Amino acid sequence: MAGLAEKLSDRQRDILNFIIEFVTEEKYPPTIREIGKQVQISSTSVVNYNLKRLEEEELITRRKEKSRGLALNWGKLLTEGLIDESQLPGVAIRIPVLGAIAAGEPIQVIPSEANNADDYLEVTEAMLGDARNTDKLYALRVQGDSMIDASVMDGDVVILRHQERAENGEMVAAWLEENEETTLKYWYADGKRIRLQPANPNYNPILCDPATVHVQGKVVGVYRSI
Amino acid sequence: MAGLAEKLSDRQRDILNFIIEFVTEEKYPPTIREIGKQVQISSTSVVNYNLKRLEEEELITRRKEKSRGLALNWGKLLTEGLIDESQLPGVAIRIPVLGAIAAGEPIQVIPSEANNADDYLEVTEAMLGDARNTDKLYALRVQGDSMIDASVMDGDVVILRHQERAENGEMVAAWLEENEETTLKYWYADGKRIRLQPANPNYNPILCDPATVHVQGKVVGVYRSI
DNA sequence: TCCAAAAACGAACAAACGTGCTTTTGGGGG
DNA sequence: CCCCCAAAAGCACGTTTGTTCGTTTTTGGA
Repeated sequence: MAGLAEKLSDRQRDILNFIIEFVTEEKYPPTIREIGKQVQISSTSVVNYNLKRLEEEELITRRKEKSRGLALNWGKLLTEGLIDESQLPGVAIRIPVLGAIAAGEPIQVIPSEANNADDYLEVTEAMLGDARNTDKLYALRVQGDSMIDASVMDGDVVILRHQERAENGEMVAAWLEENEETTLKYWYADGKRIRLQPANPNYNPILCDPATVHVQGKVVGVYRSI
Repeated sequence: MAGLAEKLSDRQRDILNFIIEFVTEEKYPPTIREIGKQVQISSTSVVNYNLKRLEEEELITRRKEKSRGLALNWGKLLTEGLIDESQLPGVAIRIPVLGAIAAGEPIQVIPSEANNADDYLEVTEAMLGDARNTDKLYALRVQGDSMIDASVMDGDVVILRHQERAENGEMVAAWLEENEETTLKYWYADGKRIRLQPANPNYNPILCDPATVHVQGKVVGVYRSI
């Protein structure tokens, strides 16, 4: 394999980049003339000529006599190193909204039984710093203002990754037996006690017995739709 | 609200379904004649007529005199129950992150010059209840804890739709001349004064002269990545 | 330097495509 | 019954857009 990137002329690379940009921006492919205008080619036939080359390299697909009848071959563009992952059209991840999270109630749902949820939150991979283990992700709608200390409001949706243990510094959703409430706090194991630190520094941390704190999951993100 | 689904004629529903199917399949929108052929409409003007209706309902967007210049408003299709989540394309929309929003500084960037942003926030159309005017969307990173009264923290990303006037009850990002700061508040025009109401009821509203308040945009969403 | 292939060019053509105009159809209300 | 009007239909016009062709320029190797 001769490295396709070097085989392309500057113009062909320009054309390719413009098509990529145009498609991600406008949601449909450009016309020959729109390409020509951007890449400083006065003649439509020259654009057509280079598109034919790109088609021979199977970087694009064309449909005869159809306006805007061209499509990018994202897979090959990626394997040939002509684009990187960040340029790929973002893929949506569907996170099941398993229920609500309220002050006075534990989270009752079991994430592993997340099959027949009727409510989903669609996010993108880019929104999750770490796109692994997406099958362990679930979301909960916040009810009430009891988590205002974490700047989480009534109606917010919290995205969680299911796990039962937490590392120091992770933000977790935890059920506190003593207070009989679910809370969102930063987790610190200070010696024999667990320190739960609110995100808002104006509030005081809670110290409690590890046996009475039940981690429901790690908080990955919070979304508020206005 | 009269339930938009009933307001549509059978033909309009057919057209809509075909566009959805076509876009999902071909990755670009159909032409008027391609629609007509499928929906058994001999006249292009009838298709055009119904497309105009669909545009009035803000279910689609059209670009004048551009071939295949139509786009679906997935967000509204979803909220109106015309499609379900499974039909949503796994495609993300990219919102340019134009800069930061901090207490002591006005927002300096002009959304219309949002071309060469190097930072993007990828979201899904489902996250925006109303996916119109996606080109007017932009995002800002929050610096500092000055907006804690709106439960917006340092590091949060605020998604905005550019507009210079606000309706009562809308949450806006506004520059206050008197205080020399940008703030996120609910907008109420009470007589001759503007009342800016914090989202957190524990804080007090601000009353100010309309001439000294500059709306930067309507807040559409807030995302916090942990 | 010369030559042939590749690339670029300009113009013209034809198909595709959006738009506007006029006419017809089909109820619903006065 | 007539009138009104949304909806549909057919058609034609002008623009957009893809294609083709003859020619010129550039490129690279003999």
